[in-house]
Amino acid sequence: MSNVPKISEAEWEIMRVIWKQSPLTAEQIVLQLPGEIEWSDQTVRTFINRLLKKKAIGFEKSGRSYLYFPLLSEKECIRAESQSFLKRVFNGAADIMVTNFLEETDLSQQEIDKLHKFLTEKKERKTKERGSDEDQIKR
Amino acid sequence: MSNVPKISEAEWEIMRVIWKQSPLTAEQIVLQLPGEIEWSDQTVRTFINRLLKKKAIGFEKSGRSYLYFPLLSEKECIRAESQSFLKRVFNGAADIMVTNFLEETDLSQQEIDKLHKFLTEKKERKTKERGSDEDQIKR
DNA sequence: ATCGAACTATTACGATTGTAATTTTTCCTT
DNA sequence: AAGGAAAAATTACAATCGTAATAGTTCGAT
Repeated sequence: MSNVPKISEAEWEIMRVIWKQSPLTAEQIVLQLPGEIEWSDQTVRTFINRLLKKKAIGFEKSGRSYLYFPLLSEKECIRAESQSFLKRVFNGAADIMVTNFLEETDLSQQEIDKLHKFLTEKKERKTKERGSDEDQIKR
Repeated sequence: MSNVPKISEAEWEIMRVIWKQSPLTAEQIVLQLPGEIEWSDQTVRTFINRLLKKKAIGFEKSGRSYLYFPLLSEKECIRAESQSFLKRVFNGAADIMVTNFLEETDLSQQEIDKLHKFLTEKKERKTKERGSDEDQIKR
C-alpha cells in the first residue's frame, strides 16, 4: 500500500482541479486552473501526460478527446506529501511541526477555537482509549 | 528579504548537522550524519559544495581543510519550506493543514496536552490583544 | 473518401537532484 | 625542495521538472 508517486508542484495544480470535479477534458482542466497560473495549453497537457504516466490519473475516451479522472485520492496524496515534508524538515516530529506552525501562523480567533476544541475532543478520546490499550499490552 | 534558496532533501540532512553544531569540517559532517544514511564521502562533499553555491553555508580555511558554518538559520529555512509545502499541498490554508495533521497523526497523550495548553494560551493572548486591535482600527 | 481542426503523443532543452568518479590543489612530512 | 596524502573543485550522468514546440492521429464535416 501507499505507493504514491511523487507529485510535483505543477502537477498538484492539475490534481486539485481534477479532485474538485471529474472527469474533465484537457481543455476543461485548462479552464479550471486558477487565474494566476499562466501555462500554455501544451504545458498543461504535458503535466497531464506525466500524471498519466505516474498512474495518478486515468482517462476514458469520449469522442475525439479524453476524459481524465483521478486514480489517487486527495487524502492519500496529502498524507504522502505530509509525511515527506515532516521527515525532510522536522525529521519526523509531528508535534514540533504543529507547534511551529501555530507559533508562526497568525490564525484567526475562530481557527484557534476550532483547533482548541478539536484537541479537547482528541484528548478525551485518547483518555478513554487508554484502558483498552493497556489491556492489549498486558494481555 | 527572505530569499531563501531551495534546499533539497539531501541538503537538509547536511544543514541539520551543521545547525546542530558548527563550524565543522567536511569529514566531521560525514561522521555526524545519522547512521541510516549511507552516502559516499564524495557525495557528501557534493552536497556541501551545492550548499556553498547556494550561499546556505559558508566556510573559513583551517589548515588544509575548510570549516563550514550555516549562513541561513534553521528558522528561516523551516519557515520557507513550510510556506512552500502549505501552498503546494493545502493551497495555503494553515488551519486545514493543522487539523489534518492532528487527525492523521497519532500523537501521544503528552503531545496532545502540550498542544492543547499551547492553544489555550494562544487563545487568551489573542483575546487580550483584541482590545488594542480594535483601538487601532477605530483609532 | 478526404481534408482539416482539434487532440494526443513525442521530442526538446536547460535546471535541479541524487549519486559519484576524476582532476587539481595544497599542506605536511621527509 | 619534493612527494604524497588529503581536501577541494570539476566533471559525469541519468531522472525529474518546468516550459513548450512539433509531429502524429482521429473524428467530423464536406
